[in-house]
Amino acid sequence: METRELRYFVAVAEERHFGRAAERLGIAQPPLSRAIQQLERRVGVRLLERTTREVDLTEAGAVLLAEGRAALDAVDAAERRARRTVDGPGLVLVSKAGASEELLAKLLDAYAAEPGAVEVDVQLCGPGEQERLLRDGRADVALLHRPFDATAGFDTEDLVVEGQSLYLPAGHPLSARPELRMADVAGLPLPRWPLPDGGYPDGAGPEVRDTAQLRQLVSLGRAVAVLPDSARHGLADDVVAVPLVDAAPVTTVVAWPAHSRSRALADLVRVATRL
Amino acid sequence: METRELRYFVAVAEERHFGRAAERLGIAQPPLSRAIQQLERRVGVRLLERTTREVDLTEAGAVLLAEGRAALDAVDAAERRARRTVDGPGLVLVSKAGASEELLAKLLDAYAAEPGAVEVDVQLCGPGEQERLLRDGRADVALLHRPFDATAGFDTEDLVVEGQSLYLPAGHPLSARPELRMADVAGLPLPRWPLPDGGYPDGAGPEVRDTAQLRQLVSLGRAVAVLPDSARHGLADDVVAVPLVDAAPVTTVVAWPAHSRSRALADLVRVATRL
DNA sequence: GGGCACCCATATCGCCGGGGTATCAATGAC
DNA sequence: GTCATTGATACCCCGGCGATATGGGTGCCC
Repeated sequence: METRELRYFVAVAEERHFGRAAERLGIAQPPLSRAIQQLERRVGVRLLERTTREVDLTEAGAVLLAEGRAALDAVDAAERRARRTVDGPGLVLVSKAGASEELLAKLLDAYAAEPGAVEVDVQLCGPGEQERLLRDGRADVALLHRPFDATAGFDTEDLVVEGQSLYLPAGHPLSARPELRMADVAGLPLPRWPLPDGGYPDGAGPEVRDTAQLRQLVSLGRAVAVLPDSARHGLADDVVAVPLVDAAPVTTVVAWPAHSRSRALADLVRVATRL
Repeated sequence: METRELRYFVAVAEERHFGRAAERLGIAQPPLSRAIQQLERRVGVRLLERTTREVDLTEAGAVLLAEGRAALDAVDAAERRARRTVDGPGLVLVSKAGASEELLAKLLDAYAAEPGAVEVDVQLCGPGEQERLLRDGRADVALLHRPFDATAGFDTEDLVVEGQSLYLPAGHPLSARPELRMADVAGLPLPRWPLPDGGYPDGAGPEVRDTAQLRQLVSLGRAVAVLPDSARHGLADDVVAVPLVDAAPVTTVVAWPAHSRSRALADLVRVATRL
């Protein structure tokens, strides 16, 4: 199976429409129809159920969509990482914007002092995006937060375990309490983070894309946030953090693709675990 | 990058010889040379250092070899798993030949009794091969033994933790002892298992490919073996198991590709954890 | 219910690119 | 110096990919 065929199939499977998929791929619709037919003939399985009005995935098609996305990511990762060995930074580290700031700074300082340290590029992104970057080779290593981020398929080392706090605007009624429980949070306007497809879940709170934006919304009194205790570092005094004594603990982990064998990555992970 | 290009590159990188690689690929040498040049031009990186006498990998080439193998496995897995949804068994489970026999039997029985259970194909293979089968889609789920088998990149659930015993021929001097320590094993003829490349490590013991063969070698007095306690089930009386009280505990885990979302697999794993 | 819009499939053509053979060029062995 | 080895180059051919034009089936609307 060629990656071209796989890309074509994934496009049709996602769009559920040959015309739109062809447009997205920058080709005409007839060759796309033919390519999918050839793919079905070669694999020996019907992948799409077409009527004249709609396109649906068969069971085999659903499997090929899921596995094919992972395979295309792996191919992209191979190309990106090979290219980066010559003209890019030695390592690309990705973390959520605004999260683990203090830990990240300590890690970068400690690694830079290591003999043989390579240049480390830091990417900040929205929640849930780190996984994608790690899979398709745009990043080599990530800081993730269990249990919020998916660590499936990566090697990980635990770095820090901490509790969570509720972050409120300074004048909020709850901000004077020495501690809170999850029950106190019920009904408050919790922010809604983007789903993997770019949409947002339903709910009352504001839509938010990164932690800097969230901080502003909290200080404006438009939202409250449940975040790890360490997020209080560098907080302006118009936002107050109150410990949530019964919130699930958050583990900050360093994660990397399981098959990685680079010396630089191994050094960085070793430094991280010794912080 | 097309899988064809990647396959060509991996062949040359592994053979370190354009002629042999071309032969292995079933094409002539000139188009292979040209394909590699095109790949280097497209990726924008020199992948191979050629002299007229030998071919060597550049740093970028080494990265592309490692990542490319993983990517090709992922593509193969996509095709195999899609094809299997229609004409193959619902699940393929792989375990080491002769290992976890009792647990495996219990698991298969319990899962078969589950409502909505699909057909489960059982593959037995040599140590270390399960990982490959899981990666390239020939298997969906595996029984592995930590810390011996690599679980990197898979989701796992622990099933059983057990100690290890030394397995000896019935007449062996140590066979009468009620328990042993690792120090007692030093100098005994431990079997040598195949390496991933098919060769064997150096050493005194006999070369062995599976547990049935090992059992025979032990009963013939040609080898002794350190195996999990549960291997004593179904043992003939010409082999004796003596507990090794200071051996590292072995955890039998069920492992599957992290991105798997199939209902059948989820059921099987759930049944396994409840055994 | 007839016309219409929508959407995937088929037919046909042109061209790019991958594969083959013949050959060259560089280098190390003797 | 000669020869064997090995990757690169030159050149040709054909299959396959993409484009355009068109067909055919189906739901919708007046």
